Amino acid sequence: MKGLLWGELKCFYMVKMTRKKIQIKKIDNTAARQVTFSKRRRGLFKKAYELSTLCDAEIALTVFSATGKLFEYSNTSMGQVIERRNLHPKNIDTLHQPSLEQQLDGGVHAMLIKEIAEKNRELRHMRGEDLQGLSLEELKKIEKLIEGSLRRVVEEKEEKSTKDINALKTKGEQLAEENQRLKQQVMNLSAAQGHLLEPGQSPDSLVTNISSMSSADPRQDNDSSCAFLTLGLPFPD
Amino acid sequence: MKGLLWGELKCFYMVKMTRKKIQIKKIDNTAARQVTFSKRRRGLFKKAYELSTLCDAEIALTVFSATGKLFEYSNTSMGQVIERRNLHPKNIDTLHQPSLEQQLDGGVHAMLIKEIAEKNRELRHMRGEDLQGLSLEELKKIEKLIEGSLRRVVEEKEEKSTKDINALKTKGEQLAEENQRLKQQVMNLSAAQGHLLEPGQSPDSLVTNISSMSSADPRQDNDSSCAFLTLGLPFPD
DNA sequence: ATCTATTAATAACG
DNA sequence: TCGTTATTAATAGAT
Repeated sequence: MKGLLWGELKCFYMVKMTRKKIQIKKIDNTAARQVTFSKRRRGLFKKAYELSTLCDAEIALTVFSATGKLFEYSNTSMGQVIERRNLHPKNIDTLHQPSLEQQLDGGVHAMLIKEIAEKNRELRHMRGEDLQGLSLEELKKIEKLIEGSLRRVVEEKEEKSTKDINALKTKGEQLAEENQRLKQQVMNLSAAQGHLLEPGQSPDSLVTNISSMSSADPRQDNDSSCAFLTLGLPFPD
Repeated sequence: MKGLLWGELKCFYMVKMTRKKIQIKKIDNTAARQVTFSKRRRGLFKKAYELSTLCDAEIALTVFSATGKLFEYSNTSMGQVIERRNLHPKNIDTLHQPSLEQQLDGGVHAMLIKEIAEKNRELRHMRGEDLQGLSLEELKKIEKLIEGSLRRVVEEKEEKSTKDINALKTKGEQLAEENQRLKQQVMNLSAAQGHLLEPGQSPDSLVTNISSMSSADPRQDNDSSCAFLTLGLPFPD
């Protein structure tokens, strides 16, 4: 008898019919499938993180969405886990042998070349080229894609523009301040040494080169934007 | 009002205090850690399976226990997923280590891979992705490019749309004309043979099947099938 | 995105 | 490892 606390007694009443159990089968509805993918992917990554933390395991998890987007998680390093996996007795023959075969066949080359061709085709479409053979539906799809691109680029541009302007303003203010200070110094020194400024020469020209040293540019973080980095891991309780 | 069914009302009563929430921290007790590892590993693999099945995703999951035991899951093939992962933009420039492959035919490989990386970069920009590091000028340039793309695609779309519609109209007119001619033929034949139409029966019902036999249209391209479907007309044989 | 009823996972124990 | 069950966590369906 460890102790007691308040638990629950279940009774029945009428409620709206909503959520229910699902079959583990490919989801037909595309939108629903994408929503589920997002939700479950997060769940899976969280579980992976928890397992690695709780049990001190080394985990590598790679997920390609149906649309080809890559998401990955590893508590250590992807490359490290893959390396370790390749060295494992279980895989040392299975994985390396196909790799050798592929080299001899030129299989890898073929794959790379195919990939390049594919990228080129996609790129031409995104540039609005080679559209002749496409159906109306395909054209509409591409239009939507490009509209999305344009929206994102414009958004980013506006943001960057604001940031640049603000940075320049800040810098300008700093320079103005410093100029004031330096002018004061020059005046003080001139006065102390009994020197007079030449007619037509302002103190500004004396400090112009010095002031440009005080650049305080906040270096931007060059985020590699790996999917798993943006998931908000680790998960605090 | 979607529907109603019996749900649960939660009330309270006294129960033994047992199970509780845990912190995500390395489990100290070795035995407990191993038990948890087993259970959660199963759970994780199940989740991975469900995600891959429900959402048509390609997944590779590699787990090393603290004791060095290897467990893995992939809905396709481990090697395939790793290969695909290495070709991905996020990893192609960073992780591809000079392994056996590159030593044998390094030059060509490296070139192809570099080319793919370049294409990917361009493609991402055209999709409005990975814009973080770009300058304002670069962003403006990309915006102009995409605007051009969009203009061309919309142009092509409008053109195609007009063409499709005209083709359908023409088709429809031809069919209507032919129907008229055939109706006339039927009436003539009926009159010549002394037959009378039943009351309430229009000539159309008599010619519906016949009309499809005499379609003498040599230009049976892909567009024409479209026309029949859309107009709800019978297919020519 | 946010909300919740329901289902699923699992911690603690035997 | 397997079974049980109270509890917590994940998530399907809806908004």
